[in-house]
Amino acid sequence: MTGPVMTGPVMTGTGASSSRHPANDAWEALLSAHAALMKQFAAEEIWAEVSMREYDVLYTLAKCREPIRISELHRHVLLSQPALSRMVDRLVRRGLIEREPDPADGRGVRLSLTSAGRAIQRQVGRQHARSVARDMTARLSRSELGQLEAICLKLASTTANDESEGSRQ
Amino acid sequence: MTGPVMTGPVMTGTGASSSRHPANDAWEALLSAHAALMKQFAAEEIWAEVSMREYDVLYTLAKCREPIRISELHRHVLLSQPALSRMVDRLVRRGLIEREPDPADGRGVRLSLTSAGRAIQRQVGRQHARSVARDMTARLSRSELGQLEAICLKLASTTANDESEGSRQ
DNA sequence: GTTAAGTACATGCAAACGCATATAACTTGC
DNA sequence: GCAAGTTATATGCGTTTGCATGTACTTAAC
Repeated sequence: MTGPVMTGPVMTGTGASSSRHPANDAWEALLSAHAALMKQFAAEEIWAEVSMREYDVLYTLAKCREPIRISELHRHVLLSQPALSRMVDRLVRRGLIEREPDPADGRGVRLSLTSAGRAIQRQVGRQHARSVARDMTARLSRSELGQLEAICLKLASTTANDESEGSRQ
Repeated sequence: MTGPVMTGPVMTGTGASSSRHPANDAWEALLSAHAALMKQFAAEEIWAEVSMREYDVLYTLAKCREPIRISELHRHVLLSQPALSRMVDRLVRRGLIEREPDPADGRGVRLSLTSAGRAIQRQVGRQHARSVARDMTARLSRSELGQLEAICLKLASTTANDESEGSRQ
C-alpha cells in the first residue's frame, strides 16, 4: 500500500470528561467515527496503485461529466491548493488524469480522467465500496444510515459562507 | 480520502444521484461533512501556537487523568506511529508534554501534559469549542445533534477494534 | 536460561505537505 | 488602453508524513 490515510482529526472541547454543549459531543463523535473508519479502510489491501487521497481526486473527477477546474476540485478535497496542484501534476505524469488549458479562462486548467484513470478508479472504487458497505451496515441499521446521510448533508452544505465577520459570541 | 461531494454547480448536476448502497451514500456524506467543517475550523485564527493535529494530541492527553502510552494515543489519532512518535518528540521539545519511561514496561513511554501544555490546550480548546458549537448548531437541531452523536459513536465503537484483515488471496 | 517470536517506540530517507510567494490572466476604474 | 486589484495555478523551501527498518524490551517455548 502506498500512502493511504489520514487527514487529521481534531477533537473539541476543553478537556473535561464531556463537553458542555451537545454540538461538541456530536463533533467529537463524528471525528472518532471518521478516524476509526479511515483506519479500517486504509488497512484494506486495495491501495497499491493509488493512495486514498489520490483515489479521492479520481473519484471526484469520475463524478463529473465534464472537465473541472483545480479550484473546483479543491472545494471537495481536504488538501491545500499547492498540494492539490502537485498531486494533479503527479497524476498527470502517471497518465491517470489529463490537464488541458481552459479555452474560456487562460488562467485555468480543465481536468479530466484518462481512460486509464477511469479504469483504476472503477476497479478500486468497486472494492472500496464493498468495504464501506460491509463496515457501515455492520454497525448501523438502514434507517440510521439514512439519518446519518441526511444530517451529514446538512452539515456539509452552506459551508463557505460564514468567513471572517464578527458574529462574535 | 475525502468524500466526493455533490455540492458544486459543475459537479454531478443531475444523474448519478447515488451509490448503489445507502451505506456508501452515508459514508460519502460523512466525509463531506468532515471535510467541510475541518476547512472551516482550520480557517479560524486560533492555530498559531499548535496545529489542529497537535491540538488533537493535547486534547486526547487532557482527557486522560493518568499518563498514557504512545500506542494508546495512536488509537485515537489518525497518524502513523512514526509520525506520532515524532510529533510527541516535538511537543516534548516545546515543553507542552512530558515523556517518562514506563516503570512497568521498559519498552513503553508514559505521556502527560505539562502545565504549559494544559494551559495551551485549555485556551485553544475554549475557542475551538465555541466555533464548533456555533457551526454545528447553525445547521442542526438539538435532536439532530443527539442523533448524530449516537450514530457516530456506534460507528466508532466496534469499528475501531474490528480487525477483519483477511481477503488477501 | 537460552533462543525465538512479538511488542513499543525510534530513526533513515524519499515523498508529500503547508505557507509564502511568484506568475499569468482576467477584471475594474479611469 | 493602462495601472491596480483579483483570481487561478505553480514553485521555492522548510517541515511533516509514511514506509521500511532498527533497537530495546517482553513474552513464549523449550
